[in-house]
Amino acid sequence: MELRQIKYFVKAAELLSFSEAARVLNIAQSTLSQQVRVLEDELGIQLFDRHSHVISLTEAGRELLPLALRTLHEADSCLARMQDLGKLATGTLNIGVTYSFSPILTETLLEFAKRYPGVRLNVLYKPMAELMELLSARSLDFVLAFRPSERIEGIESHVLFDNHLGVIVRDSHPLAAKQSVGADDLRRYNLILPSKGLQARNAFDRCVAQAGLAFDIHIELNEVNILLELIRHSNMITVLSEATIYNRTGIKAIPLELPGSEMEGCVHMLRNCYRKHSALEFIRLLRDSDAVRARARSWLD
Amino acid sequence: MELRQIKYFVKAAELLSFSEAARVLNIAQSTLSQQVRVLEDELGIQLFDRHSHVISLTEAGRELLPLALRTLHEADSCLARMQDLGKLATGTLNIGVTYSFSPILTETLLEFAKRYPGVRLNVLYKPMAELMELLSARSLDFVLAFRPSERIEGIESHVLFDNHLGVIVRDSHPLAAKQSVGADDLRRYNLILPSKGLQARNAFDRCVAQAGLAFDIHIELNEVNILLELIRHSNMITVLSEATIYNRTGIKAIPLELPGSEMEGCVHMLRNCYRKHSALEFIRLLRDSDAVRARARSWLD
DNA sequence: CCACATCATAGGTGAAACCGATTTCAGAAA
DNA sequence: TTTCTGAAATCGGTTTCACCTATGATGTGG
Repeated sequence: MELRQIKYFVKAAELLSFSEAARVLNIAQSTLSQQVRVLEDELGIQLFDRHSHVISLTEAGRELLPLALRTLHEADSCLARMQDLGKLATGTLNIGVTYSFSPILTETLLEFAKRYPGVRLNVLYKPMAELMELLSARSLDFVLAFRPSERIEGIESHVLFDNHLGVIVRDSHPLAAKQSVGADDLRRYNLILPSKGLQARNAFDRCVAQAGLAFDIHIELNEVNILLELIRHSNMITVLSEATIYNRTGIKAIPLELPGSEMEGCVHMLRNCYRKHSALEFIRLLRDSDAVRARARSWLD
Repeated sequence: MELRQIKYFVKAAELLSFSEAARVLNIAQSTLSQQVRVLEDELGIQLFDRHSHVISLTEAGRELLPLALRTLHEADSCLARMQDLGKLATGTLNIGVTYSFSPILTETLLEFAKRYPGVRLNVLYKPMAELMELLSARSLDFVLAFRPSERIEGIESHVLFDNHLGVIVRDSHPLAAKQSVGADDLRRYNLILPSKGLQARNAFDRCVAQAGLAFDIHIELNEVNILLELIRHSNMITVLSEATIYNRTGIKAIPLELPGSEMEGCVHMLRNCYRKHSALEFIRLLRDSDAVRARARSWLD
């Protein structure tokens, strides 16, 4: 029993004519006749009464018609759902984001939600390492994070934009007017840093170690928003990627004069793995967003 | 999209292995691989992530699986229902009966209902002419009635048993002891007859006319049960087919001495038309019933 | 009675479902 | 690193069968 045969049967049953049904279905009348016969043989029961001129449904045929229709509708809904998925009319998109990437994301998040209201968005804020675990376990479609210091097996990363570490201060801060900040400037103010393991902290530690320096850290905080609130209302300073304070008011980022402070904003995806249309479309939107466009490298097409 | 492909997909999705699924389905692994690919192409969306070693469902695949299962179940229910129909586990049987045939039927009716509780019985008591109309319109599966005087186009009749007209009287009636009744005896008692058009009346009128006789009819009644009640409680007499009073108490039928009083109890069916299994089975039971067996002619196998 | 429409049948053709063998690939073992 | 292994993809060849055209059978309307 195949859907094709069911389709043929239904059309013939509706029109009560093999010839007419064959015309509508764009097949030869003989083919329809045959296929109905095959179906009847398989079901072990006659579906049509044949009189040389007229056909009519047997009891079995009358019983089958609504059931056959239901079957076709079920099959149709399979097709429709799959096509919708392709057109982003439905589905779920699981996105992992590091805290520092968050402000870059929000703009695109809103835009995507507006354009594709059928797609459910599931955004997870976590430290990079955890996100990579989840990505490997296929719980996430992609991760937005800066490139980690060491490659992770099975994951491919595409650079969205270049960024660098910056010293974050409030607008009224003495350092706010400077073009760049050196290591000595940092020592003059209370330095409050993101917790160890967070990406900006990793990068900062790395380039400090590289330069053979050492800093005495008074406060560590694993929540960037709160950290920035502290910065905004005090003369304390911190070091984050410049992108992290995108769109924030009352604070500014000043380039840090240390080698190795470059960071690459990346999309991380599982290698050799099917990419959802919605995922690719989201990344396309992200790449075209104001936050990213200025320094985007094009790898996506 | 065909049910076969959906079956393949479902099995592969359940086992998460093309090789294993192919084994279970008794097809080659390459075939499964191909057919899944064909399905994906048609749906325009990938269903599996392929890594050389492992496959896993894409989002689309996960979405499709339950829908695909529903489709297969619908198809299954088509098959099951059709097979049940063949085995008389379900369906409807529409039977037309004339009033005079009714007592012959009841026994079989109960037996059939007991044996095939899944089959709905729809029994219609009507005059023969109306029943034949309904049969031609395919509203009835078969009609139980005596053979009509003239053949009806498109309907074939099979004799179940032979019968004859009888004079019906109550047990205590003066005629009750006689072996047969002639025309003169009829004149001596109040004759109450079924209405014109009913089969026994037709037969009676025919053989009376044939014999060149004439009767003065005092009462006509179109309801046999009420007619028989009158007979049972009075000295009135009537003429019906002998079979009509089968299983009735308090009255008896005495053969009528008139030529042409033979009647043939028949099953009437539409020619060149699919016969329901349930219909054939019902007729088989009827033929084997006590009421019919004694004088059955075998035409059914 | 004949033209016509309908369904069934027969024979031939091409697409595609299928198979076995081979290749490719990633991960495990050495 | 190389080798081995198991699973999926790919490749030709075969067979099946869905399909078509042509024809036959049959009942219908003019």
